[in-house]
Amino acid sequence: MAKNRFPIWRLIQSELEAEIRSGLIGPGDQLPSESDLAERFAVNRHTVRTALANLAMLGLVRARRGRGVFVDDRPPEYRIDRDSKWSEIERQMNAAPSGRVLAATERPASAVIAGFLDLAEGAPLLLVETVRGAAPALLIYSYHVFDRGRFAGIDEAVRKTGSFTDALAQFGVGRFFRASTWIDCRMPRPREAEALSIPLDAPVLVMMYVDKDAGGRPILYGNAVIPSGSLLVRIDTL
Amino acid sequence: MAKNRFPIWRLIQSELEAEIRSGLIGPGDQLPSESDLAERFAVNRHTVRTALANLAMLGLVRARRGRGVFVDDRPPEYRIDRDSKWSEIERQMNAAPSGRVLAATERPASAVIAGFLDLAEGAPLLLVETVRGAAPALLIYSYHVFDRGRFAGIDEAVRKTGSFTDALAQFGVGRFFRASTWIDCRMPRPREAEALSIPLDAPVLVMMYVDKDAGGRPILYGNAVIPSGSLLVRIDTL
DNA sequence: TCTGATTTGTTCGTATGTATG
DNA sequence: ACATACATACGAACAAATCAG
Repeated sequence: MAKNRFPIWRLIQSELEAEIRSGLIGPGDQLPSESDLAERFAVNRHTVRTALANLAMLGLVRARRGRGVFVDDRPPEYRIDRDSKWSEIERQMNAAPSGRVLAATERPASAVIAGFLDLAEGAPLLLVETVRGAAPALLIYSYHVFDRGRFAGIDEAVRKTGSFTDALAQFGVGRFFRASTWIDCRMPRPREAEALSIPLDAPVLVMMYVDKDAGGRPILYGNAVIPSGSLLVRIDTL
Repeated sequence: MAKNRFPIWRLIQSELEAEIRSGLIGPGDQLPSESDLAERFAVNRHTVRTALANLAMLGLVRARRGRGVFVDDRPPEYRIDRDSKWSEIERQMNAAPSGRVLAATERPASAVIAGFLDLAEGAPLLLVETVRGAAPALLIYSYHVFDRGRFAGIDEAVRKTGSFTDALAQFGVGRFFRASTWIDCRMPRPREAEALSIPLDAPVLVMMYVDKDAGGRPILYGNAVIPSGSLLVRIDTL
């Protein structure tokens, strides 16, 4: 007998969540009634209700008594292009730079990261961990990796300004651009979950990227950890 | 008292997984010894071993008796550009078209999808669910949404050819291109987990995209559900 | 305005399995 | 072995809001 580690309401939640996040059921659309869903999934209405309550907590739907359950608006989009920066999001949302430095540590460069930053394997790196928020429900946990030889002390500049763009300007980097981006997802680390106010069993989207200056010289390797569903990463390929 | 739903080895696993996936510890690098890790996390060596065993099962590390634990190669990259297609991956991996149609259903278009496909809200859609694999450990679960008026019966063509590119050719669509892509992540639906051979608590990356023909006319709206860590989505912004 | 049907919200009760001590 | 607590799931009933006629 296979033990049923996963409650039924969780499976129902996955089903509905997938349909909503895919857009098959769009903002403003009405979900089938609780009774209909209970019949469709062959469960009690209570079981459907716990699933719906969770979706409401995630901000995906809103229930209105006497009317039904309706799909909420989609999350804001984060467009990936040469000018992708978190500070752009903050500007777009009319939020001030909010970078809070949680830690700044040193470590040697792995071959992968050395390749990204045009450094020798084992070269000393500066790893800066921050939490930033553009809105109450729009937080990211970031790792920024710098060549310590060139950017020693940049963590202090970020502490003061709350912005990497501003901090980099103090190091003579006037403009820089997104060169490459990799996207993956995983479960959060304990401190990420705590800082982002999400449970340990909610997945996170991870955006890894290399920023370069106008001359093509690598500036930083960054990782942005984003709670699932709070931001929709978008790429236009014209 | 906060209830401790998550075992310690799971937290340790998240920590190590994050470092590996980010590239901070790269392919070929050696992890700290089990004893070192046990000390660092202040747990017994057995606890560390369960975490490491799981990482090995995920294909992230490989333990060698008497030598240590080493990071495995990174997953293959899936580059997003105008020519992004699953058939390109298959060609790259020397795999034959392997599309297996699991279901083909009809449903009315939501406002979001109607916008993607230049249709009226409520227009009839054809939703084709498939599983495709380019390698044993490289499966995707796909949803393809078509204008039923234009592409009625395309599910049969996919059943025969195993490829959407080939099936579309039968409908007079010679060439088409990726126009926009959105990326998100979530927990899998039960049938997705089963078809992809992943547990229900492993997150999936979801790639949503609109393909258009050379004239800019929308062809399809697709969703690719990818097991976390099996593929690295990459975007170059030159 | 009234009526009835539909839908969500709330509160009982019952039963079962699992983890804890 | 036993008691307790908790999460899960089902069933019934009713209250409150909404809408169509």
